Amino acid sequence: MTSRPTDTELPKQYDHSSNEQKWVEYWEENGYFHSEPDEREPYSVVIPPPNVTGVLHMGHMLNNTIQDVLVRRARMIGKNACWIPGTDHASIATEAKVVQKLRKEGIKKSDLSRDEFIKHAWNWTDEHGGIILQQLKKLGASCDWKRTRFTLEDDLYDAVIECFIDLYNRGYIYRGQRMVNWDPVAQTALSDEEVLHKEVQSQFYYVRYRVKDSDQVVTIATTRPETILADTAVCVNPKDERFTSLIGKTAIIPIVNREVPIIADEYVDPEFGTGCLKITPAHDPNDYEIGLKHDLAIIDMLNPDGTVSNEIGFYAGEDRFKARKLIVKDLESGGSLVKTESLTNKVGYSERTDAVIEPRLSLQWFCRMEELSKPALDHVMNDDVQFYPAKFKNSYQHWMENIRDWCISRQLWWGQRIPAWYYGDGYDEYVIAKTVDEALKLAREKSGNQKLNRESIRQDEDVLDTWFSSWLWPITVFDGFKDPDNKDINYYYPTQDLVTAPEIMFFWVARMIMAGYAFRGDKPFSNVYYHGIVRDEKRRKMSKSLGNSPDPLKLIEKYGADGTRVGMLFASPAGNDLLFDENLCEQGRNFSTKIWNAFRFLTMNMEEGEQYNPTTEIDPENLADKWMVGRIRMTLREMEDDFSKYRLNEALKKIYSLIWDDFCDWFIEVSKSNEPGSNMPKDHLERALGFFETLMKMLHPFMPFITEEIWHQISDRTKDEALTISMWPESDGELFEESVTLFHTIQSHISTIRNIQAEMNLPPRSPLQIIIKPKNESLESDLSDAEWIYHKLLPVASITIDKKSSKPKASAAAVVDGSEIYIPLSGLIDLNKEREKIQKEIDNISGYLSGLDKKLSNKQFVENAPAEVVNKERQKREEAVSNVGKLKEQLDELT
RNA sequence: GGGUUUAUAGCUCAGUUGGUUAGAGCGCUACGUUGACAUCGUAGAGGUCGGCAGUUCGAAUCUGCCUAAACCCACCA
Repeated sequence: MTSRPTDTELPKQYDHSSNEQKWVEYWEENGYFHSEPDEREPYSVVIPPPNVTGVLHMGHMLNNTIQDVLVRRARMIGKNACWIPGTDHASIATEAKVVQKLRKEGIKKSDLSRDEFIKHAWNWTDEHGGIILQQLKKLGASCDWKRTRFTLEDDLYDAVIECFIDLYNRGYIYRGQRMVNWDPVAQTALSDEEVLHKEVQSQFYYVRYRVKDSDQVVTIATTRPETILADTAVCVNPKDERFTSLIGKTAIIPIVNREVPIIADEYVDPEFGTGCLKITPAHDPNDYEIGLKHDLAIIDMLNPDGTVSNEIGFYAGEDRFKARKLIVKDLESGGSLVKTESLTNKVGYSERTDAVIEPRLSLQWFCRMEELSKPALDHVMNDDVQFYPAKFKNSYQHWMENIRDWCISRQLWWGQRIPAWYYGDGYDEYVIAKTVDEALKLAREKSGNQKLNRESIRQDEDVLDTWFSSWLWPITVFDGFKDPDNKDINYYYPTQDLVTAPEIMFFWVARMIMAGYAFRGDKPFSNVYYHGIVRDEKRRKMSKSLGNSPDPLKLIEKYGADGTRVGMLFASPAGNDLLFDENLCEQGRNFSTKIWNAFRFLTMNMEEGEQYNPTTEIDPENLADKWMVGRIRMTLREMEDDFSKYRLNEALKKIYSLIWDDFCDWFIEVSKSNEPGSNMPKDHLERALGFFETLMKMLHPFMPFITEEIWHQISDRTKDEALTISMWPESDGELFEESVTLFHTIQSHISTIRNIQAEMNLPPRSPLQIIIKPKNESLESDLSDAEWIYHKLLPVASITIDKKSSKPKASAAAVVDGSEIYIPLSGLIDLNKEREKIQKEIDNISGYLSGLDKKLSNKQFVENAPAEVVNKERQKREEAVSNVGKLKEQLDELT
């Protein structure tokens, strides 16, 4: 029940900024988003945890808007919705930021102890951490904030260590010397997924090596001439006749004058470069393999920071790129450089630091993936875990079938430290243990040396890859390691939907699925919805470095969170990238204004001091009511279908159009009072409010703030009520199809008459004589009953609805769906214009008709097409013939 | 080099199992503020559905080839 508000209560403009803040607080204070296990069906979602020190960007906006729509809708259809928020410690990204900050303060990381550094990192995290979660609240994200987790908090730290130990015991984790992707800036190994290959213009250097004890030379081609310093062989293809004589001889490396063997291997492509390949086992993965095969020496020429090591004897301490320049100069002056060419090739860059990756041989921890990947592949292929869009199954399959072992150690401090403890002199003797005491015990057992003490064992210096903690996220947020049989995990796991970008399918999604089956024996989620990447109008990815990304908070400030959410979703077809355009947010904001004004109009029709009860009980005699109810139920059914397919933008467009086009443009218009200045009849107004309430529910998942605001304004709500926890409207019930069709007919009559007004340049407000000649008697009676609608929407002087009508002289006329409409214009009519108009319509229909005739006179069609289709075409033809006949008559009368 | 996807109005996209003279939103044009909304209303213009061939009575829709673009994977020095 509600009454007319005062002007101060309902300002002319919708004020999104104060309203949105108000509802954020209201929802949180009342704990509407907090979930505890109960008898309802669970609907759980884990957030893709943003970097703890990150700030909101457009990708987050899209990702979290989508999740919020799904979660709010699930909550409203009666599920126990639980959306778990949290942040990721993002080891390499955060550590890089902390190092940078310390450097500005004049502190080098190397000057600090591990503990000191970690203390700085925690300070940084405490200072910047969680900002992004506050920003998500502004967006309206309905997370269960009490359940906020952080990947480096104690419980999650322990879970990661337990997981490592478990996998080690199962034989999946091993330590090995491998060629890894080395990031010389962060000075750590990276997994293959963290390396981005970019196409660049490089120089291809042709360098001549002398062959020992002969006049011969071999010429090799390389893009990285500095690695010549670490060459330990020259290799040719055994079938390449040009070089057969050289095989087995010795080549002399320029600059260093090292003697290396000339070997043969199938790997070498005789067509590429010179057909001779220099072999640098320590700095190229292929060369490393060849080195192993041919038992070549391995010379490591680089320091961890990418400078040339002292042991080489040349360019010591110079950065690899500086060394490249120097060596080229020296080769040239020494006469060894034959030529240079430019070449387009792909170079690996660090995803985080953008440094050029150096392949580097080092001792790292690996996780064997073959067995882990098997169930994860099968359960996606058989749709236990469903991908939307399904096309991503293909690349998932390809990756899983060619999966390589995962390098999980990182030479960083910020992260979960590897629980390996060394007790010998080197790194060969170790035990895996959760605590130092346990490690000591195990080390004593294993070595037989009871004299070992805490000081004589030392823990591995490295931490684990960030993804080695985030792959457990759907389990650890419910404490599934701490207590594998707790109430939460049993209730919420597996979660329902995961919403993420395809970019991290391999980093994260695939690994979570593996972890789910490995540690819970069950999938982590049932559906994965991949959304696109946010791009600008030039299709460039939005990024900080390009500076082409708007600040999401400014957008929210300008257009409201509601408007911004709508803008994001409008731009977002399922599974495709979205071209973000600020105009779409403006459109969203305009929609807020439209809604607000529609509501304001309804309240303006309230009588002072009168009480109103919004209702959806319709008047069975009122065509507009039945039409509106039918449209609402139909739209609800269509939206249900869209939601089931994650076509959120389609669902949004439908409710947008239902509110704007159907409710505002037609329903409110026909509900207006006939008497200018007088209010809508009370019963009409109460139904309009009732429908409005239903529409606000349908819109709520997309625009949570304005809908909540209006829902509270429409009725006086008790303190513990909120739209956000109200029930989604029922789509069951009669669709009133006949009424909807009839209303559509009337709509097209009205549009046609408005068209005549416009074409004939009639003053918009001058009253019209309207004569309608319905195509049959039943329509005649139906239209007569609905005559009032014409009066509401057109300036009517008189209206005649009669099947026996005939066209008055000098009138404009049209045929709509077999019925005829005449507007007498006594002298006002421009005969030529009217003739032209009718002739145009006749031509139009004639073209249509000739197509139908052609089809129907085609024996093949009549014989082969289903009878249903043929009949439909015949019917269409009859209608068209009749319409052309009517139009021709109208035309004749004009002459 | 391998794989996947896309091509429909000026722009962004719909078009469900082949049977519409091809739809929406934005933009554009014209007209319009007597009781919400110019952040608005009404009307309108605009496409031989990338190209070529084929299957079919019938193709935007199915098949093949071609062209263009995007993305993913891979160690071409």
